[in-house]
Amino acid sequence: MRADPRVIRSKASIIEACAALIAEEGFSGVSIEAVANRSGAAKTTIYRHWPSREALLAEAFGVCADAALPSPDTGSLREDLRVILGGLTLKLNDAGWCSAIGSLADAAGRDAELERLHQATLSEGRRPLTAILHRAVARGDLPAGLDVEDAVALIVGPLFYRAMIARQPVDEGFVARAVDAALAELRPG
Amino acid sequence: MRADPRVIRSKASIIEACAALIAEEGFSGVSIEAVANRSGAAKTTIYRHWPSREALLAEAFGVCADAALPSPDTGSLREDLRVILGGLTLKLNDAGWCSAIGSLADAAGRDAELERLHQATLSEGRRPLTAILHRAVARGDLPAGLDVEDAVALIVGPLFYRAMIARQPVDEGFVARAVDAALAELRPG
DNA sequence: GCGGTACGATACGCCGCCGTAGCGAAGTGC
DNA sequence: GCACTTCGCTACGGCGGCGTATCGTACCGC
Repeated sequence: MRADPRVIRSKASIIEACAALIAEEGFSGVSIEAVANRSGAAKTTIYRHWPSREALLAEAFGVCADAALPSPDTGSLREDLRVILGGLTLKLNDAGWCSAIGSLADAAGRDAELERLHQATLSEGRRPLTAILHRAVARGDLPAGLDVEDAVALIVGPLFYRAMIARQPVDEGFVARAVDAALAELRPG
Repeated sequence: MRADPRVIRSKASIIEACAALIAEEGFSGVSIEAVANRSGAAKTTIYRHWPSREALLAEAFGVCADAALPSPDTGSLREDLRVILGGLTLKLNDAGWCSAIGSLADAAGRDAELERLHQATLSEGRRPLTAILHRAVARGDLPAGLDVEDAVALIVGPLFYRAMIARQPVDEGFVARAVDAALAELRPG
């Protein structure tokens, strides 16, 4: 029944349990004891694999706060935006994802190491959107002088605000409005 | 030297200390012990005035997370937006304010009582903006069918995202861009 | 100066979590 | 079947926070 030892069989269950706890209790609400109970692993085993609570949390964070978004390249800025914001909406409507990202954003203000992790996660998540904006500029769909970083904030800000600050569900109508708004505000005239 | 007893002289210092701790450590990082140490009051005294940690935090929260924004009525939508978002920017660039709001937003996902407090704070803060939007609609500056709640998210979302999610300072240029974007996206055509 | 009140100080038992140590069980390769 | 590794279990001392109980004290109005 037991899996093959000599191979580390506890790590996966520990990370899985830790990720679930981050999603439920938030980044700063996770204790090693709770991870041990939930995973079935002994506390000793956790300390064998990770030097500290922070190291474990950082590794588990990637599981429940996966920042990967679709990377469309349809040739149409509107369509690209629709796809990418649709992907973001799926994550924003996932309470666990919001809890993980939100609690890390909060904790990042008080810990330089967490701030690095948080920024890395965010910039990873921004990449597909900056890519389609750069392509749109290259195509002439958007003005040449566009500040892409500002544009990203203008585009995704409303969605993040709705889900993580106002804490309301993000429905399709709002996403459509956000796409329209993005196009209206980024295009000249 | 001491102030007049028979009058409660400890409450103010306790609330002040608690508010400072919320700003520094976040909503869920405040212990009664820490409040006692910081305020100079005895733990006993705190429990005499508040039945629970939550009650104290809720009361102190208002001090460091004051949601009041300017309520301009200049007759010009652009100018009203400029004033109100300028006021919001001041708060968003205050690390203590962001810590208080952000940590409560995070904690609200796991506690119904905190969710109520958070929503109350937010709707209080939204009021001046919804007011100017309604006035703009009445003037004909904005289309009659405007969904004001959605519009609020579209307008303030980018600023909240910048400050509390991306955790970058909100400069004047970005605010100006947000005002332009809001006008471009809300106006027909 | 006598009750009454607001308060500080100390101490209590309880709990959850920390990080570590020591042990035995189970399965591996050789 | 022996050496080795992974792992679970139990127990440890220490810490910080919880909420309460018991004092002593300073200051008020009367």
